[in-house]
Amino acid sequence: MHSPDVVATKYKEQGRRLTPQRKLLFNLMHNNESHPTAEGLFEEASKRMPGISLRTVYQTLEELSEMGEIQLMHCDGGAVRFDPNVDEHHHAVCAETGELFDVYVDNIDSLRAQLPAGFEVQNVSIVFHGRVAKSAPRTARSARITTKSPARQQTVRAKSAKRTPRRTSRGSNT
Amino acid sequence: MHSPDVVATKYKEQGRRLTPQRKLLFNLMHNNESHPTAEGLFEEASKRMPGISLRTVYQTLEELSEMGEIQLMHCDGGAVRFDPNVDEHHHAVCAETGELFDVYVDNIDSLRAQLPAGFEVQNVSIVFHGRVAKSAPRTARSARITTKSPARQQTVRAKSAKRTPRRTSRGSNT
DNA sequence: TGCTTATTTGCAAATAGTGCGAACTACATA
DNA sequence: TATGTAGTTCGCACTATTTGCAAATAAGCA
Repeated sequence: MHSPDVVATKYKEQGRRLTPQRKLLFNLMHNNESHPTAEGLFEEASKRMPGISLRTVYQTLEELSEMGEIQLMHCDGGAVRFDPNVDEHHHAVCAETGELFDVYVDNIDSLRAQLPAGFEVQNVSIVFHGRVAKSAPRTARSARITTKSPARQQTVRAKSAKRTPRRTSRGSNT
Repeated sequence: MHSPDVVATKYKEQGRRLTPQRKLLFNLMHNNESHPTAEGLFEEASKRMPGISLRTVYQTLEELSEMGEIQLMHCDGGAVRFDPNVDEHHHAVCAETGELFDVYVDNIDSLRAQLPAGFEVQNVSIVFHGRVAKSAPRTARSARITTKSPARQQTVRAKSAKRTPRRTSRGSNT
């Protein structure tokens, strides 16, 4: 997602108006790496602007998405999560905390997949399910540490999938 | 998913009862490659057993899932889809029809991903978004045809992701 | 056949979003 | 600065998907 100023300019160019609600939401989403849900963003926004409507949050997120400024993520069947990172990237989900991380994958092109005849791939989305170890077990293995994006990250050769552990209930708030 | 008979035996072993509803659902799910939703399965079931409850369908699907006989798929944010194929596999979604296909990927282990420090991958799920070409353009490219699973399939080196096209509305029925 | 208790069902309720219209306001213009 | 208007916000109703609950029903054993 571009900076709030740039997004504001794009809005004006499209004949849209700059409201305090929109400005706030631009700021809250910019560089936001938490992959918030609409509800979550609404709560954040409400702190700074009591009275802002959840409806407006949904609306603005939809606009930003249409403008290509943010991406939608349907990850675990819960609420949609929004991501201001629109680079080609993928995700890792911590099964314990539900946290969602951006993951860059180098060589998707090398995947060998037996696709249905005539299937034209437009894009691929990869989700790594797992968990964040309390104390990063820095045993040699194949895990090369590579400080690249946001935080310290390690390049690993992904383990093959085992079996999806069921998520039974959904989180709730109130 | 095991055969209806085997599943029935597992049910008995667990002290569960064999009801006509369950038997019907075992049969409808076995070898079902359509990745039905609960609602869809309910409609199919209703044809053979008018009066069966949607609640029972949900319940039985949950049981089967807990027993590891079927898998859940949260794909596009719509209703959950159920898959009796519990092998390690992935999916391809046709953006036009919404159809969902099983996809086997050979070399997931070779992916180079920059995961967050300390992230332990438990499994990886890959979804190929695209569409089924009307007339399979069998141009040479890298697409090697490999008749392997269900239908004729081609092994391709997946194209890298472009940008996720937004799905605006949901399908509806009634 | 009768009993016990697992199941099925129907209905209410929770969650996640969307459609709609009335009230409000950004902002171009006079 | 005052004013008009069309874009926005917001509340509410409503849809879709799924789950909780309790009464009615029915497997399957004795």
